[in-house]
Amino acid sequence: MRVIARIATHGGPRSVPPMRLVIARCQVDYLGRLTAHLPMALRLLLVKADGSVSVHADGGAYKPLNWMSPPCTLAEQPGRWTVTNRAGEQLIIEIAEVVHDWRHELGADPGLVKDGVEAHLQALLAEHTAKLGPGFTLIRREYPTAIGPVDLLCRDADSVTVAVEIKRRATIDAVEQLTRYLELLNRDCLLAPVGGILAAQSIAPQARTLAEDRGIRCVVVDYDELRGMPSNDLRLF
Amino acid sequence: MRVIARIATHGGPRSVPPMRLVIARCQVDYLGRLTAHLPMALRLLLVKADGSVSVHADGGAYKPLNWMSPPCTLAEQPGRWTVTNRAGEQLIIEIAEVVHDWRHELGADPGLVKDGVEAHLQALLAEHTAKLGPGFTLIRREYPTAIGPVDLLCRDADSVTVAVEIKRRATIDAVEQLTRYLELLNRDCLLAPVGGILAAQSIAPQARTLAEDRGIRCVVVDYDELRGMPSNDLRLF
DNA sequence: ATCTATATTTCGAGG
DNA sequence: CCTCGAAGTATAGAT
Repeated sequence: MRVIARIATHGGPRSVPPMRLVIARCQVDYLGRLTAHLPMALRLLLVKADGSVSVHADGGAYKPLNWMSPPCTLAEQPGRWTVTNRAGEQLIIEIAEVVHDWRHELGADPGLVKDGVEAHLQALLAEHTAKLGPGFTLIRREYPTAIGPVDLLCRDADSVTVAVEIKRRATIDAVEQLTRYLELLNRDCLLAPVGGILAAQSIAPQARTLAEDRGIRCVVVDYDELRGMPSNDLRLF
Repeated sequence: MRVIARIATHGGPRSVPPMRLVIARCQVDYLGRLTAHLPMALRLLLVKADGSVSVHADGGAYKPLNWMSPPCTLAEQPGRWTVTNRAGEQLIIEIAEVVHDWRHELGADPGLVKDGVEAHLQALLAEHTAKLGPGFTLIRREYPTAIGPVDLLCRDADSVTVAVEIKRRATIDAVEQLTRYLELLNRDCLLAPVGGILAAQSIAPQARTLAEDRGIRCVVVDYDELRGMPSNDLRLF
């Protein structure tokens, strides 16, 4: 299985304070891109080795109520934490009562390995252009244009150029994106006429309607099936 | 100051397990919209009262390495947690060693009060339409159309109707959004011709290019300046 | 339930 | 550093 992304949170030796978990009664104010206020209540304060501070309630899934992302500095006074970043944004935590305060050294994390993101879908489709239509061949991946790269540029059985936009889930935005590419590519006399294909694991109904209205063909791709196919890259000799 | 949003994480009496914090050596696999794998390492496992489970390293800001959002169920076996949601996605946590395992009752959170989000910018611009151009007057906010509400509908000095799309930061998507509105509004013989303005605290270069190419005027708005101006709504008597 | 639009989006890659 | 596009985006509101 192909490794698409590896996220190393940090590596190598370091000498920063380890993860800190505080249960405290606190009120919090964020003064930055917006202002946000949290009335006094019991919450979890999570200070990570990267310097980030997050304020969690016992709900709201993984998202904290309030936070400051690194790089930032934590100034700790009695009853008051002030977290500041380079942009001058502040997270001010007034602490009325500390119930617990632990620190734990976790060490560097080996990182996350993902499989099945859009880039992987693109790689697989580039190897199996026949899934887009019989006789399709690849001109190139990430075909550069003035307004950004086209995911795949292909040639169909009649040697007509076809731009392919790939999404895991296609919405109306993907149709607009492909439309912009097509408009630009069709101004190029050496390429025009250029057809369009929207290829995705799932396509929103309204996206399909808009696409077909604009003469863009929609192709639903089965990721697991693609992954199971032998690669064109295999050299037999 | 206007209260724009209040987020209550949960309220009223409840009888669910309280927040649980586990420091453990674990490996994690997510099998869902994609697959993701975390090799064995020491991490923080956070189980909230809402049922969510998140796996944190000592970095990566507030985002967990892996997680499952509620609603989901946690099946706990010796050395193995299996978290499953309704869609059948799974988060499988193999636990080699538990360093700590605490539970803490936090109680309901009074919730977050925000000020300064896009809705506030819209309210301020509605009160100060002159910032969009001399002689501009407001027809209405959230002008309804078949494909959604237009942020502001105005009349310029020449009594021409102008649709205004407001963003904190405008990208190409905002231009497309406004373009769809304009296309629709210009089919209405009672309104046409309708002009367009993209108003934002910042405008991405490509968004500006595309907007101006389509005859949409771009206006950069200073939120703090607007906030400091006296309101038209003030009644003096 | 589906779709639209917002978000302190966050995050990573590329120029 | 900015710019841009993807994300298990998540989340709330409207239809």
